[in-house]
Amino acid sequence: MEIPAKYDPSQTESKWYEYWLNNGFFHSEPNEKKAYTVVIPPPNVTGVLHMGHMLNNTIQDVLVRRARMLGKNACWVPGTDHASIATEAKVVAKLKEEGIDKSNISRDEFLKHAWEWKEKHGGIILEQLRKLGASCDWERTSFTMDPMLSKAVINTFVYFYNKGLIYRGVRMVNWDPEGQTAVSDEEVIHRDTPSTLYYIKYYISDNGTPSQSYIIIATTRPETIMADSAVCIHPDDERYLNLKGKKVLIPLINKEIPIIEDSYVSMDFGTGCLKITPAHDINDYEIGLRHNLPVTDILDNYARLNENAQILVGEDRFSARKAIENMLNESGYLIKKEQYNSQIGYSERTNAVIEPRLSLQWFMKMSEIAKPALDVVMEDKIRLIPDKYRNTYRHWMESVKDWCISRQLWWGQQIPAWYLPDGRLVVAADSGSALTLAKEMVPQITLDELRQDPDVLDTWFSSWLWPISVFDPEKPGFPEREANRELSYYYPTDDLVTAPEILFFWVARMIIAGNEFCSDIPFKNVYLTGTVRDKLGRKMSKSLGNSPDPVKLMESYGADGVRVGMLLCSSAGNDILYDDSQVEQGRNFSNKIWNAYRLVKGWERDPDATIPEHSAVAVNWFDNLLSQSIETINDHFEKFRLSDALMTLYKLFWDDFCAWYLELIKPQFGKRIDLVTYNSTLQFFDKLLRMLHPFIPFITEELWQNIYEREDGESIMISQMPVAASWSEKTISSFNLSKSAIVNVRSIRQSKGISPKEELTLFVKGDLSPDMYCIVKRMANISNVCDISSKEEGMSGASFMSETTEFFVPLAGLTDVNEELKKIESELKHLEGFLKTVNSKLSNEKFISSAPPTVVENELKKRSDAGIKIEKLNQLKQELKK
RNA sequence: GGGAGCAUAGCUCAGUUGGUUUAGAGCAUCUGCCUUACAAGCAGAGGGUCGGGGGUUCGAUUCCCUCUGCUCCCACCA
Repeated sequence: MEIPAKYDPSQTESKWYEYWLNNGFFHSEPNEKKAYTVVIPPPNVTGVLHMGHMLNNTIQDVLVRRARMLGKNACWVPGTDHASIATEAKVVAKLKEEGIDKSNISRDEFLKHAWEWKEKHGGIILEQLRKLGASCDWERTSFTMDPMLSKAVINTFVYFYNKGLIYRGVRMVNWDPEGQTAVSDEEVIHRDTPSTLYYIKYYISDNGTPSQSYIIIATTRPETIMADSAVCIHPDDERYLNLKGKKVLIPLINKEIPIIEDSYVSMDFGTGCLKITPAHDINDYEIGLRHNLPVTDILDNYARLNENAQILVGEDRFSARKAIENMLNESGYLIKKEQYNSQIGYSERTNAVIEPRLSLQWFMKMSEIAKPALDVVMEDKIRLIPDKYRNTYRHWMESVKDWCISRQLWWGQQIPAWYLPDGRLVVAADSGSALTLAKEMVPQITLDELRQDPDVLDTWFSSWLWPISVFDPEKPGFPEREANRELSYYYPTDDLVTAPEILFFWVARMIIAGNEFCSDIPFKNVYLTGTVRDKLGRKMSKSLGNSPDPVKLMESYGADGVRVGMLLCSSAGNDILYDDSQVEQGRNFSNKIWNAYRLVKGWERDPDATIPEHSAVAVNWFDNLLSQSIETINDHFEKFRLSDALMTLYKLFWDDFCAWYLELIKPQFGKRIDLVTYNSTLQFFDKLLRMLHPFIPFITEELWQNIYEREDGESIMISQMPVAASWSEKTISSFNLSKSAIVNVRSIRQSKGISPKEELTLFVKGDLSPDMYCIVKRMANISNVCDISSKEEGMSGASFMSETTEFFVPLAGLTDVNEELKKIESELKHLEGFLKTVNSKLSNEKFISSAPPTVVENELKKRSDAGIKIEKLNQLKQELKK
């Protein structure tokens, strides 16, 4: 069989993905096996794959594939999120391009467009995940606005409303003028933004006309002065004592407003004199409440000045700010301007500057319901990985505020509240039940007279049900109802892999929902991935153009290569600084595996040959090492140290298997291999492939299918993960000593310019087990390993020590005695320093008495070892000096 | 403004309740090799007073304090 020297992933990846799909390996049904469940953090339905998804889903796939191979019934549920704001914004933009204005079409028409858009663009991301190798159960693909899932959302709303946890009220909310909707506190991102502090004169009112005297206020928002309800000073501010009880006039519109006192004002900021604009600032709103101030809202939905402003009506808030500045300046009200950096809130979705705005919204009471969700994390029933997020989680859960759940959008689940003509409302799962409820209030009312609340629910109000509703959409809203078969089998899910940014948005709320409806946690472990950044540590973003296209990346390096590249440098919770060299390393690893396979499969077998001694030793060593490594890897997985698990495998395969094992058993040129060695090697290879499979699914399948004859329908992905047998520490350490001897001999060759082809003799004194001689001979091209006692006096050559074993390589005429002495001297110096620190410990009585016995023992061993070495080195030195 | 975290080799990071041969890995670097699996490779080597300072301890990369420098989260002093 001709196998090309370079592995070409494009030849194998799609082939095997098809094969897996066709055989239904990804699909899970409840059965007698233990379930292992993961629900995907549903990406935005209109999203495209970015590097963050790659990392996140690679991790999930590794966990899922491994669980499957460990004999569990693994189920990874994929799906997408309707992402109301983001999707609606995209649809609005698309309609605009077609010349359609959202405000000119009906809700139904708009939704039709939105669904069309979803059908066309939704799920691209899921297609891309297939390229990555994601072993999702595609038959279970869900969407947060699937009819059943939407029903679950509605039922949940009704349930919490009836429980008294959902209420409607006028509150100050974060208004996104671009998205035309309220957003939750969590969706507001505060950024340090350079702005200007304007100092403006407010004249003291003399019965409605300006007097000579004035005060100066400082504001960053001069365009809102028309909405001022008061000017506020600190009650203790001595500068303004004479102003108490007076009134001032708003510049330009000459509206009279009172001067009030409130200790909220800081005397040392600005002028100590604050304008109060209850409609457009949350603090001002609260002060307004305390002082019973009227609220004047001068902005419309688009954050343009409205009639209440009296001037500049229709102007956008930012252009109005400019205009007002000019007007104030021209009429002498503007005293000065100052550059000032302030924290401005931006909408996470649209990046518009958030406008604090008073409006009527739906809210969910959180504090009570959050308590149990805090407890399960504090009690470690749910593990956060890494656990540094426990603190953050607690902090948030303890200071949780009510959740604004209504959005002034059309794309999403419409709030199931119906208004009677008299303004009263009923909440019910559908219009029929709503009518029934309404009739209890107004018996002769008809459905036509009821008007449903036009708002939709926050997207997170649907995704918090995700781990429940993908299995049993009937359950949310009905905690008393028994879970269906699927839910009781798959729930609680096992691991959730997600980003720390949505710990509260999503994770915390899923815990709340899980507790409420299933009286159980929704998952056991939450693995929080870091952010993928570029080499310079910058977040990857479209505007910076620093994000590679994941699909192209997979095309050039193979999905396997990309997966390895991403995982090698990503410990949980740590950001990963992405660089092409990482996926290159991943690709190289695939190639290494490929070539190891070429080597092994190219050997001709000799059925009559017996196993050579060195092969027998190698097989035994590698067998032990394999078991040891399995244990190490299991341990890494237990701690969710995926990159360590992968690195262990990487070294096991590359260094131990290829560089040592295969080099050892490789038949000499023109020779054939014996069957025992050959078969052992294939078995090792098979095991290694299985261990590697969760990380690099494609190439491992390709080779696994070839290594032995396989039936159709067999696959590495449903094979068993190798388990550790008992292994001997001694076998491994004894081999390590011979390795060390070999490396030393090679190093001597390199430094002395001796060809690897030239045979050398090696003298040994110490612990090198005789059965390792054949290893050393073969790997270091040694003709004879002799006991050092047979060494001739005064023989010239190079010596070295490994652990406490002394080695000597005779090199006639090739050694410089002084150089050798120098080497020994420096080694001695090092050892003596070492011995000194060990001795200082051992001579310290407090150490002996207070350190644990094992530590003391170890120090004693260190001392004796160092002593042996020093003695041997001194002997060598003496000999050389002769 | 409040809180949390990080600082170890050129880079990315391990270092598991303070002791494991006076700090490890991968990558990168350097040297020698086209050795019949692989130059996307092989063999070998160098490289760190564990951010600075102080303290606790028999012993500190590990615990405490402080300084410096980053990062993140929370928080609308206009």
